[in-house]
Amino acid sequence: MRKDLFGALLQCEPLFVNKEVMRPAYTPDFLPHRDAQTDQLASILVAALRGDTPSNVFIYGKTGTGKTAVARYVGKELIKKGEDLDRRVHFIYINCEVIDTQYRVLQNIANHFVKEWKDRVPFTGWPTDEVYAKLKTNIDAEGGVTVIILDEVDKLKGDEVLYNLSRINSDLVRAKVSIIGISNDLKFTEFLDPRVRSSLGEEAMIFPPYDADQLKDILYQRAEEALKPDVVSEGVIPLCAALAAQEHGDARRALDLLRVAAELAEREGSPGVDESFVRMAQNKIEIDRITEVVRTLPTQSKLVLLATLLGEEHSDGGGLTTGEVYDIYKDLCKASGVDILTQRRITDLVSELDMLGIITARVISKGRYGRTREIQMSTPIDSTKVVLQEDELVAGVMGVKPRKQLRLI
DNA sequence: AATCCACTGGAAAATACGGGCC
DNA sequence: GGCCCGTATTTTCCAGTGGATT
Repeated sequence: MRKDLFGALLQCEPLFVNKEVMRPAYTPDFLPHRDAQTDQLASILVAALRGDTPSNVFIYGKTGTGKTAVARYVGKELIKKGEDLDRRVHFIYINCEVIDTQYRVLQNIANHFVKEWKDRVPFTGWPTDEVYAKLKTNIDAEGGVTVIILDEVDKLKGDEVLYNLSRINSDLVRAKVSIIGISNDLKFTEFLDPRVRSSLGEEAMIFPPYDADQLKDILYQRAEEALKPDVVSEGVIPLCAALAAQEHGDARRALDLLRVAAELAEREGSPGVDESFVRMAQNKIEIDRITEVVRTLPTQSKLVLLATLLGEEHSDGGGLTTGEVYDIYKDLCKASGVDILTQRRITDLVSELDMLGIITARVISKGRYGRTREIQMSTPIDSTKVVLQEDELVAGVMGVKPRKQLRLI
């Protein structure tokens, strides 16, 4: 019987002062290398402080380029200034990945202005147009200018909300609304209704990825706030920055690396973070990602993945062709009693897995012997296997040996 | 230069799924 | 429970395709 389970763990010297600072949700007060974007957005939104309607803005940029941080920061400052000047300025942030239906978006905005519980719009039960009407009366009763940020707009199901929100101003008497859409998909607007596109895209901003030096600055700044002084060795931050810069300059990625590295160091009771922990962190993040992706894969895709995995294990290196994977897949299906999908469909599943980065599939031509894809695992076989094992059905056929096909090559 | 393999990937048709309604 | 309708997935069909081989 261990008496002091947590005691020993608490004895370890913590490396963090404030872990929150390293989390993706944190909005810092200072955004290095984003002055231009901050200024631009602010210059669009000042209109709100003068009581005018600011233009709607569309913000593009890859993940981890500071879109959300800049928008939230400018919003925070806007409210602050609004209070100083005694102007009614509201700022609503909605992440459309979490709140992804028309009803819930409207409900959220409507409830932002409600103080009493009894006046709130319920989660369900109201017709959507009634929520919209309620939203309008609420906003109008409050007056002033409301800035609504829709983060990850591309995740929104259907574009009705966007259409409704973009023309809400014409239905309002006292209040004004402006919308900021944030997306990491540059082609997102192409699929939108032209009317929505033109009204939403009055102003467009593009956030370029950070380069390694800029990432370094960001990391130094955050590390200073989040970690105890002098716990990070010299090369650690440049290494994190360099690794993240390879992955299209994603700041979130860089911060994750540093945070996980520090967490690992802390857990091991190490007095500081050195480069080996960064390597470990990179490994851990990669495995966590694969685990997450593989776990949520549909059964058929798991079988295709397993087929590739087994094929690779039993072949003498080199890539497998689509035909070979399909043969193994068919055996697996028979062994587990799952319907066999057509080869055409498997082609698509293979490209899906390729997109997710679990396998690599490239089209090659074997000349006379046809054109096919060369399929390879791009993840460590063992850890992938462990995750696949979690699925009972898949685990059942794990031991199936791929029949050696008589193929003359 | 012509052939021809073993697929790819587009398109249409068929089927399955889900939610609203009576 | 049954019906309808719109959407999503899967199958069927088929016209390419790159390049080693002839």
